[in-house]
Amino acid sequence: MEKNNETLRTLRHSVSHIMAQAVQNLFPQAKLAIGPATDTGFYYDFDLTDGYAFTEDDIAKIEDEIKRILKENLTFECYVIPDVDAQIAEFKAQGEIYKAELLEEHRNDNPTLYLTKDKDGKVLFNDLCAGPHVPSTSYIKANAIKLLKVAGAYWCGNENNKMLQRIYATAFWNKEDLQSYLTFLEEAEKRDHRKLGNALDLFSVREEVGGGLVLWHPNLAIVREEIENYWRSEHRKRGYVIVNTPHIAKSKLWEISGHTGHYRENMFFINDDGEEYVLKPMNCPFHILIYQANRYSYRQLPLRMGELGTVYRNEKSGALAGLTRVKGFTQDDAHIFCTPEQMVDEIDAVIDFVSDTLKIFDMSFEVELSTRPESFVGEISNWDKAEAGLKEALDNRKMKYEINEGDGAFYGPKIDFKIQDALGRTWQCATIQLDFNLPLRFDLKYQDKDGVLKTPVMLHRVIFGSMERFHGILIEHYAGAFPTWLAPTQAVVVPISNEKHADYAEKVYKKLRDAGIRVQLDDRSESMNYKIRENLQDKKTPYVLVVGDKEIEANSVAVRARGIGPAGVLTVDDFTEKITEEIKSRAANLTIKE
RNA sequence: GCCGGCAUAGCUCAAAGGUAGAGCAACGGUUUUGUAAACCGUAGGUUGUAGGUUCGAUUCCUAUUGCCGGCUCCA
Repeated sequence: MEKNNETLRTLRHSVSHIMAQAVQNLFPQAKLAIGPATDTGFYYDFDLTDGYAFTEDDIAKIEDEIKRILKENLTFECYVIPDVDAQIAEFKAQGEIYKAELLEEHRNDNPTLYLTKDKDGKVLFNDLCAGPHVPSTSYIKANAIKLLKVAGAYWCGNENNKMLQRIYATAFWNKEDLQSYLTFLEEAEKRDHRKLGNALDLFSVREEVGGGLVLWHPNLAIVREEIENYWRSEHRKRGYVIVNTPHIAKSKLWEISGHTGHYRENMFFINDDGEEYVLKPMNCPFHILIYQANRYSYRQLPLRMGELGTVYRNEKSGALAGLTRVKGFTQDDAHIFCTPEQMVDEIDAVIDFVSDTLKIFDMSFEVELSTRPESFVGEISNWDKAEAGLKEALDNRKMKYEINEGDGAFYGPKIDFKIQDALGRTWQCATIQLDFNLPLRFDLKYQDKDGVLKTPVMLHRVIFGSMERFHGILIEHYAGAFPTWLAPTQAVVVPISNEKHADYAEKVYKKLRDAGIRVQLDDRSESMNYKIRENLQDKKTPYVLVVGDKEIEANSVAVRARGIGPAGVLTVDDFTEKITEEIKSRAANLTIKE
């Protein structure tokens, strides 16, 4: 067997068997559930039956036991189950109820066991498993295995089932690969937006306010302002109208929209003297009401209506995390009302919008198309047309995408765009959803060519998804070192001597400030070296401008660029012009260098 | 919501059944610097909250809140 990336999953799967064997050696009561390989390692789920949970000590002991087992040089052998009923009975007799359940499910798939044997042919461990496996433990390097963490996980991923103990681990062909993976994890941790959010004074979440309710500090508010400016101008260019709507509405509205039925547990309710209000979990009903305020002819469609709308969703407490999963967030929401004929072009235009936008941030994304779920509303013929429309739009531009059968919303199919964060986790940000439900519920109409009143097609779409989540991803994407157009402070003027150069420094500072650059004057009584280091390294400011005698002489600044070093001596006008161009073009990298 | 872990100064972390210490930041002073951390000093904490055990709890126990890693859910 060749040791390459394709067979790495096989190795990991084999190590998961060894880990299960080690666990059962140390914890004979442990029942086996499943233990697959993943993209970055593997895990195994155990039921410890007595409610016991693995401790850190246990993990260390299991790791030692794995090493001990590996020294025995065992072989993996496939064994076709001759009599499924007998094997199920045996699993049950052993108390392996999960294996019995799995075998029952796979009874017609020619199920196999994999046996782990010692050199005398004695079976030390067996597991219901389709394989494949490495031939023997000689392929497994003890120093290339690492048990990473313990977590609870429901049997079959269903929250009504028993919670099992999952051990996450990873394995590589050699210890160097393991080491570089662990280094990657450490690096990723440094990029964590929650750490950087604190270190760079970007945002906070306070207990007194509540979990998932974000306080945007001035630094991140500047980033957001720039992003919102981009968002607004881009929407105007692309023919959207922008609206504003309230944060609360009477329950009645949410009954019409169907939210009180389908979305109730995520909603916040407010009572005022017998009148019940809801804190809006979505913006759609308001936009629909704005549509309803006018009669539309086919000539006036499509109507593209956008809003930076703040919504509140009562998430399960354990679901909250930093900026990426919150209770109150602002969606860059828009709803497009169009005729069925216009649908594909509108979808196409939104895909354009998403790609153009993510390109600016140098972000890569994956596309998923989700189709009709089991329970759905509307006509099947409409669903088919809509799915075909989404596919057509994606195929027309030769975009790669995966299809998630049956994963659409109950009201329509959708295209999701997923961005990766620093740890390689993917986050749904942009999404385009077709909706057959709300136009009917609100009885929306437009008058067509033939004079007949017809129901428009409605598209929900977001580009960033939520401002909170997008900023979380943005922080990690740039590791806190924002490009100049987004940087809270774009340049800092540092006089070499406050006594001799303060006046000139202030002159430079004012000139840049008046040119619209976010500049600061660092005239603290600190050494020049300290200021350079702090501003570039700690605060991650793009440019430090050092000024002394020579610069006064030449009316210039000595530029030092973040992560680059000395970036030449420019006249103040020259620097202003260059940085202004860099900001205006929303350059992804620093452009002023030597 | 579920399983597990954690909670000490503004931040990052130590220590410990006899009420806690460092670095950075802050403040005061000295220094006025030519390209990624000058020096000296001062101040700063009911150890998340509420109970319990104990002569004594910040440490042990219980509850609670928040956060972290997952599961479920999701923009």
